[in-house]
Amino acid sequence: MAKRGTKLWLMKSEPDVYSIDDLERDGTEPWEGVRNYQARNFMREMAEGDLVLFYHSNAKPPGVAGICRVHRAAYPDPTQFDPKSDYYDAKSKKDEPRWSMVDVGFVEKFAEEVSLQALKDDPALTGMRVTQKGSRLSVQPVDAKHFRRVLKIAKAKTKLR
DNA sequence: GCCAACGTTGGC
DNA sequence: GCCAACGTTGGC
Repeated sequence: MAKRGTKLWLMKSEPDVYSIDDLERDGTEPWEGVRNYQARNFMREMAEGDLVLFYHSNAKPPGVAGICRVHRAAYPDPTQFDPKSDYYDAKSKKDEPRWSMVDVGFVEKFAEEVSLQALKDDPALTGMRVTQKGSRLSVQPVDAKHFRRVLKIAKAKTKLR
């Protein structure tokens, strides 16, 4: 799976806005519009090749839909300078951009989503950020043991089909 | 639609 | 620097 030293992440997207199917169709996608400092800082730690759990938030049910990969490390999000964009930030300076983004590439769509409930029900995933109440962070690091476990759940479900 | 759990803004 | 008001996220 992951190469030694590769960091592991989870990124949330509302499937009504951008889903794993959209990413499969597009191949790669700039992850624009993150306007939270903590999430931005995590994106700045990402390196090309890092693996990411693609999480569907505000979905019925919410859960991990598949895997993607960091295709390009952090660079300035151009939408912050575009007055017509929803993500425009008048306070951001061109010579010192406030917001960053990464490009992600499609890796895999799970045959069946691993629901948030399934994550919460698994004792091996205790402590995984996304399972904690009130966790709103849209970009977050994932422990290797948790990442492997989510993949294992996804594969087990595939076998049962 | 409700609301808990934040994060941000701005008055003081 | 404090904190009230407000806005957003996201599960339920």
